[in-house]
This record gives sequence, structure tokens and C-alpha cells, in this order.
Amino acid sequence: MSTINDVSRLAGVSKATVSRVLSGSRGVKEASRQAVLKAVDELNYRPNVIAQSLLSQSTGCIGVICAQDNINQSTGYLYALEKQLSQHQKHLLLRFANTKAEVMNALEELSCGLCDDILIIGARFPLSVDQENVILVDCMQAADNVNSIQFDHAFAAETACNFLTSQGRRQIALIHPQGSGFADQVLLGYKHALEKNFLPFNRNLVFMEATSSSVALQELLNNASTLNFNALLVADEQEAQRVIPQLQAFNKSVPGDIMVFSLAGSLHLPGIPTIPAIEYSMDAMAARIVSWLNEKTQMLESWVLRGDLIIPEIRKR
Amino acid sequence: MSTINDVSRLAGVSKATVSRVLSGSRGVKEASRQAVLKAVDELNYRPNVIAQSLLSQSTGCIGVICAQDNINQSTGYLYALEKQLSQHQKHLLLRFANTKAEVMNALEELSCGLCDDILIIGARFPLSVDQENVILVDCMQAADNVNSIQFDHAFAAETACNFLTSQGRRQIALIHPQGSGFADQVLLGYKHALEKNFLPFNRNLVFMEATSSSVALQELLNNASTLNFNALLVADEQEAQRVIPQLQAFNKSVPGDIMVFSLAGSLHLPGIPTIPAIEYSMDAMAARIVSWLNEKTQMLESWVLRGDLIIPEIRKR
DNA sequence: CTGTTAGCGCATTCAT
DNA sequence: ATGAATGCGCTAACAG
Repeated sequence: MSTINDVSRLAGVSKATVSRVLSGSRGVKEASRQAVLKAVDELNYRPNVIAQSLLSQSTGCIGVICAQDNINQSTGYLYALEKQLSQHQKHLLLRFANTKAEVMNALEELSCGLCDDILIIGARFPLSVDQENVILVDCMQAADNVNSIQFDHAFAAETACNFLTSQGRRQIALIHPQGSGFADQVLLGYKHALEKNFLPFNRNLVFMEATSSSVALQELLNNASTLNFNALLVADEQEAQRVIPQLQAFNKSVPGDIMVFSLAGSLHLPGIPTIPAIEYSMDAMAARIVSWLNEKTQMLESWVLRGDLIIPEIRKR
Repeated sequence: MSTINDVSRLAGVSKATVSRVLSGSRGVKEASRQAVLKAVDELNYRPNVIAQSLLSQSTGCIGVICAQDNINQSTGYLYALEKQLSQHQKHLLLRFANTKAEVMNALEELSCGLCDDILIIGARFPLSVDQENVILVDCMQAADNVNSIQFDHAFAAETACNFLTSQGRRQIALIHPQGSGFADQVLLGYKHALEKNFLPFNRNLVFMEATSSSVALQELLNNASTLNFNALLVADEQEAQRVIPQLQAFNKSVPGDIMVFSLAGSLHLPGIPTIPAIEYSMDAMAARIVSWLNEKTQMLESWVLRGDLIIPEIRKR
């Protein structure tokens, strides 16, 4: 790779002039400008970003640590983020991490001057990070002294219940395994919606502590005769896909007998029926993040993102 | 962020000594070693990798340009690659690109000294790259002067047909839209297998030029009475998921009446039945790539990777 | 308008 | 064993 020295030599000017031409070339004689441009073209010269970074103390690299349990889910984040970042001449440094230890390790390794800022996405374990340049996205909230973007899970649950009620589903079961986090928020939204719709709260319809959604659902099914639930709220699309075949195995049609609602995303695959769900706009989120990265004047502190209600077109085909 | 100067001052030694302690500390008096370590700890000093990169002329960053049409598919690559790369203290710089222009643009932007090497994955359009530090992975083969890792599509098709034949499926239809590339290789493997199994080649069962797999399948279904096909080879899992509902809509059970076989990956979701498929080991591929990145002594030139035959456990439940 | 100088943070000589 | 000096490639400040 050729350097600025090669260019300056070939063009017969000094390094400073070359640099001037390449960045905001003003106050340069046209003759030398052309000479520089010609030399640049001949040598196929590209300024070394590492040297620039050393000087400017910023690399344009944003570290992204994906801590999602469901790896497929991270694709949405990544695609949206990369699109935004590259538009702003920034680079996305990718890391996957499945445990708290792995996240902290990745954080350590990325905090050596390589990354300007770091995003941690989807961690479902408590994280204590105090670095100013780290943003927690859809993570379990721990200390509140860090920047974070939270999804409004209460709003999601409330929206879900309101929608289901409007569809005539008044016995709404809720399965939300501990691991998903945000159990309290979800429960809050659930209760809110019930109250507003003058529906009774039936504690037998709610499973928040169960470690396995399959066991929880089985309990529901075993008592189906007395419970008579006709809707089921689950944490995310993964849970939904787990739960639907189990329902069908017990001769419950979906959504005929039981309408399954995902509180975070729905699979959109040709072969599989889409279910109603709350979906968070990855593009909106990514845009928000990148705009903050660019102008850090305002503290982001804690932003809350609300999801959209997505209703499948039932009789599409 | 504190620098090596701060450490040397606090420890009362020179920068050189600090550097020596931190990297292969040999020939350093224990006393100064301890002093340095103490200062490092106190200042929470981390050597600036950018400065190191400028000196060593290598950043440890590997650019990965995902050119897959199916974004979900890239997750597998990314996860495997990141795992391998981070194990070797390398970083993964992610880029998505959907067109040739976007790929070339990304390539340009990553070739400024930021990345040591660059991977282009899954491009289905001809690419002409002559940089020594670029590897084409599962891309359409263009010029042969670049490093590349190809999947053996002929082997995949042959394996598929042999498997299907062994299952008593002797009328094997093949739908492989142009866009998927490698049409000739697939056809070669298909024909090979037929010959070896003494099966006639029926050109009405093969659709290579169709732009839409849906139309191709419809042609097959329209002539089902005379064609009587009982197996269907498709390019990948995406195609498979598209094709299966269409078959079912015409009262063809899968895999009862027609066994659908994917030549590249099968969805492994709880709700959806797995279909037989060829799957390429992402881990094997990633390991191979990273090992080449580390010791570039041997030219990689053109490596070929063969996929594994994955058979679903038909009566799992 | 342009060349010279200095320095970003670090590792590696070369002296001592 | 260790400090001073050098340079990686570049930009910014200062002189001309």
C-alpha cells in the first residue's frame, strides 16, 4: 500500500499539500491540486484510516455485542444497525456473547481504543456497566447510571390484551418464563388492560415463574375444562412456535380455539401462518441510536421504545 | 484514557520498560516490573490498539461482507465466524450488501487499512476481485485468480438423488431457479446420480431456467398425472418453505406423496417439520478460513467444501 | 499558497 | 537492565 509520502514525492509537493487536497482542498493552487490527484490515481492511494484514527482519537468503529439467546433474532438488529451505521461512515464490529462473563470479556476486548462506542443487545442477565460510551439495548435493567434503550413491555402487554379483547377473546392466558426478564412489566400491562376492560384477573391463567413454557402450557391444558381460555400471550416468536404445535396436539386450533399472541415479533415465513404480535421497529431503533452516537450533546440516559401491533391478514389466501 | 507516558511517569521508569513489561517481559528487574504493574492497575491502563496497529501494520480486523439474498442465512455464517475469529484475537467487521455495486462499495470502504483481510459471502452475481487479501465464500465463481471457498453443489445434488432413490423415490423433480447460481453443477450431480442408479433422465422434471419456483412447481403439478414425480429437489430452505405449502394446497402430502429435499440447509424450528437436506458445516468452514488467515504461507486459491446429508427423524414424536 | 515541524501512542532499535 | 531516540502515516499549527 502506498503512503502519503509516495504521493507527495510523485506529485512533487509536500505531504501537507497532499493532505490538504484530499481533505477539504481549499487554498491550493490548481496546478498542484491536479498533480496530487494524478499521483493519487496513479498509485491508487487511499489514506490510511489507522493513522487518521491515531490522530483524531476516534476510529468510527461501533462495537455491537449480541447477547440474545435466540441468535436468529439478532439478524434484525444487525441488519438495521449496519444500514444506519454505514450510511454515517461508521463500522460495525460484531461480537456474540451468551453469558455475563462473555459479555464482560467482549466489552473488555473492545475497550482498547478500537471502538468509539459499544452496544450491548438483548442481555437477559443483570449487567453492571458504568462506561459512558456503552449503550444497553433491550437488556435487563440493572444500575440506572448507564445509557439504555428499553422496550416498553408493559405497553406491549396492554396492547396485546386490548387487541385480544376486541377480538372477543376475554380469557387471556399468559405464559412468560422468568428467563425472559421484564416479568413485572408484562404483568403490569396485563393487569392494566384487564381492569380497563372490566375483566377479572384469574391467577390460574398466569404463569410467570415457570422455567419451561411447555410445562406451563400443559398445566393450562390439563385444566382447560374449567379455565376455558381462548387466547394465549407468550414472550416471543420462539415461544409461540414452541407452543402452537403443543396446542394443536391437544386438538386446539390456532387461532380458531386459541389465539396465540407474541409479545416480541412474529415469524414471517411463507410456509408458517403469521400470528398477531407486537413488533419493534428495528429501523426506528437503529436510527435513534446512530443519531445519538453522532451528536452526543444530549444524554440519552434511558429511552423507551414502543412496539407496533402487527395483525396478520387472516384470509390472505 | 491513560497512555504509556502516564504509566511510565507514575512507575518512575521509561516508556520502553513499560512496553517491555507488558509484552513478553524479559530482561526487566523485578522491582520495576512490579512498579509498572502497579501503575498499570492504578491507572487502569490498556495499550492503545490503534497505535499498535499503526506500528505493526495490521489491525486484527477481518471485514465480512454478507451478500446473501436471504439475510437469515447469514446468521449461521456470522456466528461461526465470530466464534472462530474472537478465539484468535481477531475482530469481525460486518457489512451487508445486496448488489454488486454495494459489494464493491463496501470493499472499497474496508480497504483503507482498517481490515487485514476481507470475506465476501454468498454473492449470487459475478464479482471480479483481484486483491490478494479477499476471500470469496460461496460466491458465484468469476475470475479464478482470487482466493475462494466453494461449496460442492454437484456433490450435494448427487447425494440428494442417491438418498431419495434409496428411499424408493425414483421420479425426482428438480427446481433450481437461475438466480441461485451453480445451475450447471447441480444438473451435473443430478445426472450423475440418475445414471449410476440406472434411472432415465426426464427433461420435463427439471426446471433450471424458471425465474420463479412457484411457476415451475405449478407446471409440475399441472402435469402431475403423467409425470408422477414423488420427490422434489429445491435450492435451499427458503425455496423449500415456499414450495411445501403449495404442494399441500394441491393435496400432495409432504413427505408422504412427495419428499422435498433442500440442497442447502433446512429450517430447524420447533413448529416446522424438518426436511431432508444437505447442510454445510459453518464451523468447519469458519475454522478453515481462520486457519488460513493466520498462516498465509499456503495459497488457499480454491477450496471446495462438501455438505453433510441431514435426515430428519421421521417419527420423532 | 506551501513547506517544515511536531506529535498522536506505541514497540523497537541502539546505546549505555 | 533500562533510557533515549526513531518512525509507523497522518493532520494541524506555524512559518514563510
